[in-house]
Amino acid sequence: MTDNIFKKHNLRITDIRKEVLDCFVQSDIALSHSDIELLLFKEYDRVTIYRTLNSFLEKGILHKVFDDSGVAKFALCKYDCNEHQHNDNHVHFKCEVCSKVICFHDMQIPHLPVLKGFSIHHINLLVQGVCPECQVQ
Amino acid sequence: MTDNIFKKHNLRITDIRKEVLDCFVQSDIALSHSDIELLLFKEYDRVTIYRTLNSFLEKGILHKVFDDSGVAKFALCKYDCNEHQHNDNHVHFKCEVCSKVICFHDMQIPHLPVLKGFSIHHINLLVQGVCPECQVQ
DNA sequence: AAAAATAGTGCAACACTGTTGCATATTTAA
DNA sequence: TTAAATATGCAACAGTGTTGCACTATTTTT
Ligand SMILES: [Zn+2]
Ligand SMILES: [Zn+2]
Ligand SMILES: [Zn+2]
Ligand SMILES: [Zn+2]
Repeated sequence: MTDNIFKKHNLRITDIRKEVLDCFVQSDIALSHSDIELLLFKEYDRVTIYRTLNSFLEKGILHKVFDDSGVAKFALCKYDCNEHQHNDNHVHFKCEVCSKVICFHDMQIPHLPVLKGFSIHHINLLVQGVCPECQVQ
Repeated sequence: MTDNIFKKHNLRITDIRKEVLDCFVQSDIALSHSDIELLLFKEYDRVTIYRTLNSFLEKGILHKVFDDSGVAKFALCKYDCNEHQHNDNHVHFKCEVCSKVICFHDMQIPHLPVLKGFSIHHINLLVQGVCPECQVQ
């Protein structure tokens, strides 16, 4: 039950939150606001969906993924993120055929040479290519 | 003179094109449409600026950089890109303080483990942190 | 159990990014 | 210098995302 997740993160349990979280739990790809809008059973105000996504983001339930489209997508945080810290330094993949974006939660981002004068806080790696389902045999 | 660049890429030499290209030549950071709008001397229609950026993109004069803001930024292509192929597989850095985005043209993107079933065409790597100018001493 | 405090939702409005269609203007080549 | 090709400006639009405010629902306090 997703209710525990809300309790853990100090969010009130509401219909839209349950529905939106279910979308992510049942999806293996990152979802945008408009994806969510299509997936929901009940109709909710656009703004409410945005606010739901933002509160999930803030609390560490979701993380944000940017692909080359400029539209924000979201995916579940796998490793205990919270409102103080996110730990989502994994690789993302975008299929150029079906446009699906997926998390490679377990693929480490390789080390980079140290940059003189720059401090590094976060690395974002997006791989673009063709996913197994879209491969031409 | 930037005119040769236009001739090389089969673009007519116009005022806006010269001005926009100058912005990039004189800038060491990636620029967005609205950055450009502020930098231009003459006033041009927003749409014309978009079209200028898109034609430069298409011809391989500029490449597109996406940071976590979702707004497209552009930067000069360094290694002879053209309308058939871009070769801009380098690392980008975004400073979390000043928000400037810069190209690390010569930093190679490290190799990733091969992914079963996925084919990789392009890798996009954005490093976020603090640039030398924004470091607190 | 009722009242007060807190948090969430819906609506209207807005700002910004980016695109398209079409008429007009400018370049370039003949 | 004219015709063809290309570029620009304007109007309109679609999509993404935010804010303010009134209203509603949920918790907490009394
Ligand atoms: Zn996270
Ligand atoms: Zn992810
Ligand atoms: Zn390029
Ligand atoms: Zn670059």
